[in-house]
Amino acid sequence: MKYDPQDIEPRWQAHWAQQRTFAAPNPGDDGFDDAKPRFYVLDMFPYPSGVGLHVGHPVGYIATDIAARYQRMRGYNVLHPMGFDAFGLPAEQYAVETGVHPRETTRRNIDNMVGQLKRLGLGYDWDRRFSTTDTDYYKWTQWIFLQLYNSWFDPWRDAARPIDELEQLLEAGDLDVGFDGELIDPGAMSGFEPIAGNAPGTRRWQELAPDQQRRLIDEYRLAYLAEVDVNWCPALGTVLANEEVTADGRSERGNHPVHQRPLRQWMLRITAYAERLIDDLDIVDWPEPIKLMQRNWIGRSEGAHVEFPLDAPTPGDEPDAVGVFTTRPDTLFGATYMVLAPEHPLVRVITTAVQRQAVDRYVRDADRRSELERQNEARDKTGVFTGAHAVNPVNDDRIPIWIADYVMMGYGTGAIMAVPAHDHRDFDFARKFGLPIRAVVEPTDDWLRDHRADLPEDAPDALRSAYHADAGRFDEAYTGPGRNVNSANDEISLDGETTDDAKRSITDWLHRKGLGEGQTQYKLRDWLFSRQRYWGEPFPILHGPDGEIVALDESDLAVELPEMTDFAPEPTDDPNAPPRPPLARAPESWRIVERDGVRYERELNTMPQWAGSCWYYLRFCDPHNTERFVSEQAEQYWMAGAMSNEDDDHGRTSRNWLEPAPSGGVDLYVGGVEHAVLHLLYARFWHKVLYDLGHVSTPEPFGRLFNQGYIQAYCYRDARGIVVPADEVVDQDGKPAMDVQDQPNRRFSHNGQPVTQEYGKMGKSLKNAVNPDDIGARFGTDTLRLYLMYMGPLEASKPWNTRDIVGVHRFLNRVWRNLVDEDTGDTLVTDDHPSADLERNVHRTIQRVTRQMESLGFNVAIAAMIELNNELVAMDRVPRLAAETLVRLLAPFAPHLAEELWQRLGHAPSVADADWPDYDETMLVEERIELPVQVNGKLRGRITVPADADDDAIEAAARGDAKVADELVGKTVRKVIVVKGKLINIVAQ
RNA sequence: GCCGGUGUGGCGGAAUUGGCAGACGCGACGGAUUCAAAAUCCGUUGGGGCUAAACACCCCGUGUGGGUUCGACUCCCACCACCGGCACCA
Repeated sequence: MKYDPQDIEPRWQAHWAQQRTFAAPNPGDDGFDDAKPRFYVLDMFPYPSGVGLHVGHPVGYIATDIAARYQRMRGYNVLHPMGFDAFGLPAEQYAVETGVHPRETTRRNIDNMVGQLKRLGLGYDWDRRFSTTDTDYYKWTQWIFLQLYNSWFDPWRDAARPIDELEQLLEAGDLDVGFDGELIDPGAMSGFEPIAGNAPGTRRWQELAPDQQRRLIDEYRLAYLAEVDVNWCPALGTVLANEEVTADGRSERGNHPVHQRPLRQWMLRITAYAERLIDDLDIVDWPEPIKLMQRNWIGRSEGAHVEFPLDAPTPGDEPDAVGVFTTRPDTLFGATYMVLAPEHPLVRVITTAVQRQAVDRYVRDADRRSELERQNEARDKTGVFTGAHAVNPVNDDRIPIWIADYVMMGYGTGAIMAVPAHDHRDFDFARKFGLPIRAVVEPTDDWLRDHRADLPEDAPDALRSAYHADAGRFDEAYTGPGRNVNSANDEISLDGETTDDAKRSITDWLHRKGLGEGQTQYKLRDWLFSRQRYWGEPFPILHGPDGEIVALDESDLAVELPEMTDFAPEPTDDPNAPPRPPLARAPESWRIVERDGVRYERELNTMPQWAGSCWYYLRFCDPHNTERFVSEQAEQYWMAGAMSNEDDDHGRTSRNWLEPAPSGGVDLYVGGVEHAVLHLLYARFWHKVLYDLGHVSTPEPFGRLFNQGYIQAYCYRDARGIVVPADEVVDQDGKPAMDVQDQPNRRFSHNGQPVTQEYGKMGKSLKNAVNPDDIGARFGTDTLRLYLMYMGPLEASKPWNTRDIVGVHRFLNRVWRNLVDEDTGDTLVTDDHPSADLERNVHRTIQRVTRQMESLGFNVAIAAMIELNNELVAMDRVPRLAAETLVRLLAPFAPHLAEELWQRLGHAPSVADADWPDYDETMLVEERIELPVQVNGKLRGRITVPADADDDAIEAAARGDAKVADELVGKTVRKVIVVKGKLINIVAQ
């Protein structure tokens, strides 16, 4: 009776399925135990691709499975579900090529993938499985869209509210409307000083025409239609995400030209949440690098808005000042020119007749190049003078206004004040066009010396006066902090102030003078939410004959995708023709909705793939609910986290990933880093809206996040640089390359042709994917699981080495042979009491493994189990304590083998329900311990002393050691350091 | 360019967070078992020196160079290499 995973594994998988071992009851369900603590552990659910999984994919799934099984054994109610994010391009592309409906492809791929996941022995609650493409699911995705559409963001409360309440506030006069459409709280008007150039004043809601009222309301919705610049690919007939456009402005698929064009698209007002999305990163327990990536992506900058009056009058309603945002208001006295983005609306207003031709040409050129192109071009500065001037409000200097494409319309006001002395970009530009460079911040002496260019002086004072006279003689801009100089007018002087103080002083002054005010800017843009695709969620929106937008009622949901056979996007050669999404060809019975005799057309775009993944973690709490997207009870139960107000973990060096999340939300969310700023940001945004509207109970969706590393693998290229299949490569002895990769002096070949070895992420494109089913067939799934966890730390990327698998396979074999007689099949267990040494080791192993579980240090936990098992090898019969402990420790990692042994040890299934073993602290102490002895920090000997020996006794024992005594001959002992239980160090001269 | 991460034997990695560097596994070498092989079991395995050999002993060693400390893979400073993110964001 040898260890035979091919027999054991399918049997226990069938057992778990029949017994519904991993089904998690909700509060109120049969079998629900309210006394237990709860834990929600979740994987980033996959897109069900046609090629199936390779061994890199399930690393995270196996890790969460181990965590979930461990938590169950520790007595938690564990929610551990799996589903599929199945809308998206690949199924649609496949449909275009083959005519097979995406629904069919998706169903097939999901079935295939579920089979693979089950063969990995993953203990999911499969009763909760769904796909984002299920009508029952996307009905609620549409419902959440309606929540967004029917809400506005109240800046005073810093939260979303129902849109009706905005109308009520305006109706009641609690809010007025500014001339730019901004909302104004009349109660807060006192002390308001209008910024120069803006027409002050407000209008009452009642003064607006009904049409104006409707448009105003629409402008405040969290989901809104707007004309935005998109990447439009005429040949493919669709907009593309930035990620789908290559650096040279062509489509990744098909290499067709792509250009920017304005299109009316659905947008989501994620920018309203910029501040909360940054601030609340402080309450979640995520890896710092991921938090940082989100912070950088959202891009908060503190600074000031400053108005620069134009020096010549402008016609009609046109503004007579240029507003800029700056993070360095302290350098305002050094602003020697201004730059507008080429698209800035003021350009056509202020350009003088003399400059018009040059400006027009520049604007046209800039327009033709996509934003992407502009960003990727060499940083050589270009620009044109408009002929117009503005006035620097602090010193009344008349400064020229240029246009240049290094200023982006999409950030701030699309215009900047240029301070060439203290900004690299402005410095380059000023140098190139001969604009003045005025120093207003004092650099350090070192900086002056390092950047003096060809100045002969080297005395600090001489350099300093040269810098004050003309900062352009130095070789770059000084962008660091320092004390201000040259910064005074009749009313205010910043001279001598530090950068931080100067920022505050000048901002106060600007505010008092009505010239500007402190401002916070974000890089984050609103989220473009329309796609010209078939395989996505339809919008619950109708368009009326006069262009009015009608949102459907909840009772109209779901808006199902119409049956179609042709999913191809419509190519168009006319860059100005409006795109016709595939749904434009849907049957009229779907497309047209008649209400009260009026013909409405459905919105023909669909939602982007991210929509479904923005809330799936909520649906898992209550996946079959037909009344709500999730019941309040289920949501409050599973998403509660620890919700403690306990102190943060300052000073804690290693975290416990398996405690309920302090902020609430999913307790442990595991996935790759690639979603750091996309899915993870979008989902947080949706969650916060649902939170504001009272639909969920926690401010954050994912309390704890863990990023697992990638599996890498060698790949091979032939002489032409073409990748060849890695499993066909052999070395000079004809051995498969995969078995000898790291042995020195190997030469590899493919079909007799020499190939070179490289290293990269495992996947289809490098032809180095390893199928988990193949490894399972050779070694068993338990071995594969164990190997993937044993390779190294979970968060690290690490190389796949087929050769190494035998190590853990031998371990499992040895466990089997230690406990089962291979001839008779009897268990080799004795009820005799274990030796004191073995007993202590059992307890020590429990301690080591348990500690490693908390830090997800599975590789080290496995090493501890191997050590314990190695001790059992020499025994004829293993004491029951050791056997049962080992089996239970192993259960989360190699669940099939553990189930089999647990049963053979005389227990009823399932070991998944067994208790995690406890260890006894008192069992861990040894009577005598060995201590290393150092002399002057170098190891010179070892002593064995009673564990409770005091410092003097230890020192005496150390001096008694022959080698130590030798070392000390002729030396005077200066100091003796005894570290309890660790070592003793004697300092002598 | 800016930001972040990682550097430990032939390979994957460990080190109770400032206390015996290299746990555990792979590979390699030697041996046992076997007609033989596979499988299994036992032993050795960071580099160098000394030694006929073993034991013992000595020196060096965690990317590089400095520093703090009785003591540094761990802390500080400077640098190098690789990986990742952002990239004219004012």
